[in-house]
Amino acid sequence: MSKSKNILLSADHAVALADLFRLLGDPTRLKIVVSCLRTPLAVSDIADRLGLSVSLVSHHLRLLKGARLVRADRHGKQVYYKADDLHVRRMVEDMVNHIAEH
Amino acid sequence: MSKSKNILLSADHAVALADLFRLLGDPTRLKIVVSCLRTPLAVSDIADRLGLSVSLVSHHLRLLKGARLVRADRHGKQVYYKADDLHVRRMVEDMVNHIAEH
DNA sequence: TTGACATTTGAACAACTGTTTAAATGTAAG
DNA sequence: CTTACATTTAAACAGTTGTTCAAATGTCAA
Repeated sequence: MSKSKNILLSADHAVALADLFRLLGDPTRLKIVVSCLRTPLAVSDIADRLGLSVSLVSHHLRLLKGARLVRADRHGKQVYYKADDLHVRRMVEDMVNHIAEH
Repeated sequence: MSKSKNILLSADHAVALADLFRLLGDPTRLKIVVSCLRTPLAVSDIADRLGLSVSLVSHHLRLLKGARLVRADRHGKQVYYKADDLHVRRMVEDMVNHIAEH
């Protein structure tokens, strides 16, 4: 399934994939995704950890949720966000580790 | 080396990684990278295949080269570009395959 | 209901980005 | 040196994007 001789990228796929990349292409948004990669975190927790305004974090989370990169779960007043599925988690982790290895 | 309990992303790493993602986050640029993923291609060949102007392709290639995502090799009048290293190739192929699997 | 806390939303603005057009540079052959 | 072809570069423009601030919505407890 990953041994095709020629990688072809239809126009739709190119746009869809680029959308994913573009969302992870902002440092703030990338940090937000990474921060809730393993553990679900409330919006204000993410904001505190990263030193960002709650509003800004919420704005970014909306975009990430729209692309199904993160998932929201409400518990009382707080909304917990976490990386949507195993695949997203592995993909981002792989890239982070790659950068870390220099 | 990839089993750390907590994924931490320093500010520098976040920016560096986001730079990579952002470059792949444009559909045109992504198609350019994919088109020379396996076989080195001349600028005008890429432009022809993708139906883009040579100038536009050259602009994007400059950015991609700056981030070491592609490498340039001159043969006479033509400059051949290809994905820089195995890692870039695998990373993009993985993502492309992921999208293809829906 | 009121009040306090958490999150979302909208408008506005500066900064950035992809694309086009035209001109310049590089390269090899006649 | 010219000529022709391939690529690069620069300036300029429209469209997009990240951020801030203020207001609105949602949620629960008293």
